[in-house]
Amino acid sequence: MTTAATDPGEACNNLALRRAARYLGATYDRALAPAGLRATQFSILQKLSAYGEMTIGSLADMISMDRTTMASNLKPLAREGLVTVEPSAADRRARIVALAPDGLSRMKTALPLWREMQARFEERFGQGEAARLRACLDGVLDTGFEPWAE
Amino acid sequence: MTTAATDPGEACNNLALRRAARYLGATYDRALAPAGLRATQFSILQKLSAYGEMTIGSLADMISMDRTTMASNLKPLAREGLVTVEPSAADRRARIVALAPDGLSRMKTALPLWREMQARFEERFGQGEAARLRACLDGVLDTGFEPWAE
DNA sequence: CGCCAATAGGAGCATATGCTCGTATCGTTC
DNA sequence: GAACGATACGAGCATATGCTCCTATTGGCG
Repeated sequence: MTTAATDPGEACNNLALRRAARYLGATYDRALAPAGLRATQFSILQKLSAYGEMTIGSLADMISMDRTTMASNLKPLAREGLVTVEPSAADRRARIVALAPDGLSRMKTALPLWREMQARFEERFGQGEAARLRACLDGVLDTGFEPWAE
Repeated sequence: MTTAATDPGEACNNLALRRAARYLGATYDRALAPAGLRATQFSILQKLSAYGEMTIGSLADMISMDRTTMASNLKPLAREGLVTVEPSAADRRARIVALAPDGLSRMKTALPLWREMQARFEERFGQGEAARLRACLDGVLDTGFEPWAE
């Protein structure tokens, strides 16, 4: 036998989360691949579509991503003409991210793929279970550790 | 008001998972920083400590990580002398990863930090809730999508 | 024995993630 | 209006993640 029964690392909350995130991330990536989008890219376009243009920082906060990470994630999208990143007229420090026409149509192409992936996941995992899991995960963000502070 | 109430993206299982993983990952990283380890690096050393030496692929499977990702994650650890990566005598295709003495002591340094982080998380999130969350996340891995297959 | 599918991995690429440090700007305060 | 702290970023760095294509090796099969 292995020493699995005595492995305390099995109880690591972070490892459990990362494993599941890698797994589901790859699954969603694959589901969205026909539209030429990664799951994260879809999230970005979807948020821009739902909330309209905003600064890089606001967009980053919206999906709990670091500002600098969002900035580099926007580069491939801007290169493909799916989003525009323009200096703000009102505040010249800020750069405003907006969904370009191609980005909107790309998002609309990906939307049914996303919906089908959601449905497939919830079919296997349980619709109520999935909703509870999402609520639970949102609760993790409210534990108040604020790892980004100082 | 925003259009938040009509944002279907709020129900994205993958986004919920990634957000929480980024958040908790940063929190665990910070907790382990005094030991000079990232959370993922700690997981690797911990698994090697619990299960002994193994191939790169086996180690990758153990934490649901891609083989090539594990290979590159091992490089900084090998550079610091925390692990050794040596060709297998039995199978010259395989490379065996083993915990070096420095790696064991580093892991033992990080262990109380990890335990304290676990305790702090479970204090705020709820011990039973955390256990249920981990079980739920393990369940995600059993949905059978196998995103790595062709 | 020779061939071949399967296995284990490396190289190179692209994106993802987030840090530190530095820059530009803004708003307030004296 | 000059100084200063806060805000919004960018650049450069390092690690994380995983893909495709490639090589080396193994084990089985005719």
